[in-house]
Amino acid sequence: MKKTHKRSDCPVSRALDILGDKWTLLIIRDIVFGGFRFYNEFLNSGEGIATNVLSDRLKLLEQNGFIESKQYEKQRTKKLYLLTEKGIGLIPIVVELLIWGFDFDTSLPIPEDRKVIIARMKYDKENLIKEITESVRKHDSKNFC
Amino acid sequence: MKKTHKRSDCPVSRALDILGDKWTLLIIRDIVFGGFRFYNEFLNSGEGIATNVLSDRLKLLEQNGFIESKQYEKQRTKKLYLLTEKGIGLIPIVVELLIWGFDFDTSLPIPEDRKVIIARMKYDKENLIKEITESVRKHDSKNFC
DNA sequence: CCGGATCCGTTTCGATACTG
DNA sequence: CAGTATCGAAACGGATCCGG
Repeated sequence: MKKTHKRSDCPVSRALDILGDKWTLLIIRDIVFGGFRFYNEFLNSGEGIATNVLSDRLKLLEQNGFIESKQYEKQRTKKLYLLTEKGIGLIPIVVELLIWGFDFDTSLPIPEDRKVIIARMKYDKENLIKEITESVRKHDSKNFC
Repeated sequence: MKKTHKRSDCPVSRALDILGDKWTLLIIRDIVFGGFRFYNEFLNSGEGIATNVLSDRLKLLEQNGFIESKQYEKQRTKKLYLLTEKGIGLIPIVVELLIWGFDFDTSLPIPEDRKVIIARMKYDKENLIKEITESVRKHDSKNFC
């Protein structure tokens, strides 16, 4: 499913072995900032991920302890995907990616309704991360993005 | 050289189109925290990157404005690879990756000589990032890692 | 319907050997 | 020293199928 490649002992290397692809961090972002919890939500996030790739990544994230999956009580055919504490630890990385993107990818205008949250990312980062983290822990995402 | 895949307009998506692989952010890390500037240094960083992959990634990083290459005056057969301002903007992301790695990859002991810098990453992050950034701008890397 | 699994043609990656 | 060339392996993406 994933390539096995000899790696240095640096934690960053090993982290990138799992996170270092085009999809994995987008899934994390969608959980954190989109409040996504279902397979279908990720699939229709607008990124155009294929079903098999999504399936792969969710499995890989679960195997590596970033997310956990549960039956959805209200609809037994559905599964909930939730961040673990390990996965919640990725929130600062995602926030930095977002900040970087809005700072350096100036080819697109920033939607009005995002400007507030982007400003907070930059000028009140620590508190924002705490808020988001608490929100994700309680599974009552406020759809920050 | 790189796959072209339809992407959403989100800056994070587009950033991950370039940064989202196992090698690119390691190269950035090596520039920032290792003070690396030459092809050979990246090649022998201990990560085991292949020559063509390194070549590809350096080219890609340059094409996308993250690094620039210059002739090395003291040895004309050598090339210097330096971060641009856009690349310097990635430093917070790399720092967060490092922090995450040391927090959540507990399978390896943290070397004594890194504990100080890791502590600073967590408790004096903003100032540390400023110091590193200035250091990288002046090309007198202090080998923070 | 929902969450995948499987197959398959195409693209990309990467290890090694080789070159200017 | 700094890369190319080659070529098999892996990953991708789309379509389709399947079990609940």
